[in-house]
Amino acid sequence: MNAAENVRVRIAPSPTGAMHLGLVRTALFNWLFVRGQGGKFILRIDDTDAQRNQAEVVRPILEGLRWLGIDWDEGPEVGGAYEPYFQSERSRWHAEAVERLLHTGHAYWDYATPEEIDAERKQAIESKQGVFRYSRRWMAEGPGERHRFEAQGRRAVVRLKMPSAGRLELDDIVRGRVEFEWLREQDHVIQRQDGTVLYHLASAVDDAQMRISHVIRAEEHLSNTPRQVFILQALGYPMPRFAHLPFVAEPGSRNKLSKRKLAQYLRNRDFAELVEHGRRLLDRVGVGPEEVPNPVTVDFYREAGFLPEALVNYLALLGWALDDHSELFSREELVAAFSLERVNRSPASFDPLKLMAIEVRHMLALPVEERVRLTRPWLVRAGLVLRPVAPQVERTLSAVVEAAGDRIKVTGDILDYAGFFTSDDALEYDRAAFEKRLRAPGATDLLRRFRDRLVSVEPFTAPVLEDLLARFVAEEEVKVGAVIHALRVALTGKPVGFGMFETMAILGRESCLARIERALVRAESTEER
RNA sequence: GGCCCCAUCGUCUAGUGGCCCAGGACAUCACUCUUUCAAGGUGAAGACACGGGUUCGAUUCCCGUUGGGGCCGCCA
Repeated sequence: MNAAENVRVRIAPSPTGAMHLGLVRTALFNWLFVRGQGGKFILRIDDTDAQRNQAEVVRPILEGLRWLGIDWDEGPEVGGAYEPYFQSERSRWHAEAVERLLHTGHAYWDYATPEEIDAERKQAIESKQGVFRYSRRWMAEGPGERHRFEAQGRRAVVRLKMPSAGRLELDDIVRGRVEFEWLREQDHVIQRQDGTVLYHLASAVDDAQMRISHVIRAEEHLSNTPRQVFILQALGYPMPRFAHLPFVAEPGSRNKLSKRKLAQYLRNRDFAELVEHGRRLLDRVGVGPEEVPNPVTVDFYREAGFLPEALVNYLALLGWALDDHSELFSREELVAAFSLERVNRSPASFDPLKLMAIEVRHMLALPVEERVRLTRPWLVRAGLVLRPVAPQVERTLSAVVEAAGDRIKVTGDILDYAGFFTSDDALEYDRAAFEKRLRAPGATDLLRRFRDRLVSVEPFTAPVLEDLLARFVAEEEVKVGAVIHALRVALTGKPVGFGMFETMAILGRESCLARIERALVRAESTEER
């Protein structure tokens, strides 16, 4: 076995619903690091016994990771040499660790009640020192004492017996040297009265037993590291390397991004726009506002039609940079370029605009067939296209995707061109645009005369049509704008869109004539006014 | 309150003592192109939080201040 195979990293999410973007970023950095090293990426679920129905509860996380292309070598559904990968199933090892800690004097039974502890804590915090250190007043040193306390009806928790002198010096890969005074660390509880263990104990033990070599996690855990180091040392386990990542912060601030503060983020214009964009698209395929996933979770981006490689690329740039100019990376390029040493120390806020910019670049880098494959389901879901998709419709879709270019940012944006897939007599018009362009003085007469030329022009292709219009406006002595705007509204129902001649060619002569005719009739009728 | 972390344009960042009166990207603005909306092209505006040191010389090193964040649970 070579050194690379000893590189083992993990993410250990607790299954609490959808997958938060911060978790995604942590997972990504772990994955990028280990794929570059040739080591193993482990997915462990830090669930608790209270959570039932394992498979159901981890589904959002598994789906999120899979969608992003972040694969795991060991963990749920794939197994591995260090099973089980659900923390709740590892309690016998946790109990065994607590036993050893007790036996070696690194932990003790404590019979204080929660109220007594609270009182001490409160007093300590109000005092000048400001540091809470449990008095160990109800610490039971031997069996005799335990019996005595238990006779009083007290029940014990197990606490860590933290050192009272010296310091811990940690060489964090991203933060450099960090020092802690042991004196400031508390006698944390590692086992509850009911015998179940707490997260820090379980996590440290699981990491050690799973041979985790690098603990790469969010900065919030930096302050928790001393107690885990203590547990590891006391148990005689080798020390992993630590790398504490900066937070993914809220749009426009340095606060940690949180699932619960969505309402507040919606006050950020850019973020609100991003969310609105997704909601609008989902609404058109029958997904109500209540069913739209939280945009602080990965589900939103998947549902709204973002490209996973774009999200990955963007998130990689949040807290990491290769140099002063590289921004666009494929997954493979990221793996090759990534290093923990180049991870930033300061929090990076989530910028919806930049995400969108990266998204567009990735979208444009895709071949047309691929974009067709990704956009097609939206048309089907919206009921605009029937399965199996007819060859004629397929050709239209391909042409629309091609012509729309960077206007299709997320896959759902194909719905902006729904007009190409509706029947000629079902086209909906933008009311304001219709008024402005088709009810302008002389607009219908001009459009009708141009329509007449369309009947016989051959072939019905963009260059020929462009030439036709050029000659037409010259003869009529009007500007191009006088007819083209009315034409656009008549053909697409909208004031904006891609090239007019491509639009006409894609629709074909028959549709163009029918749509113009329909628009003319409507424009000249009075009832619509 | 204690401890820990952080601090370059609005945002993401490059920068490890002189190449920087600070470079790139997104966003913004102007001009240009143009049948609309984008895109493209050209250009503009925009930052080293502050105060002390160290040094011939600090964005870069040290100290302090300020500001921001995190942790201090019988949560994970």
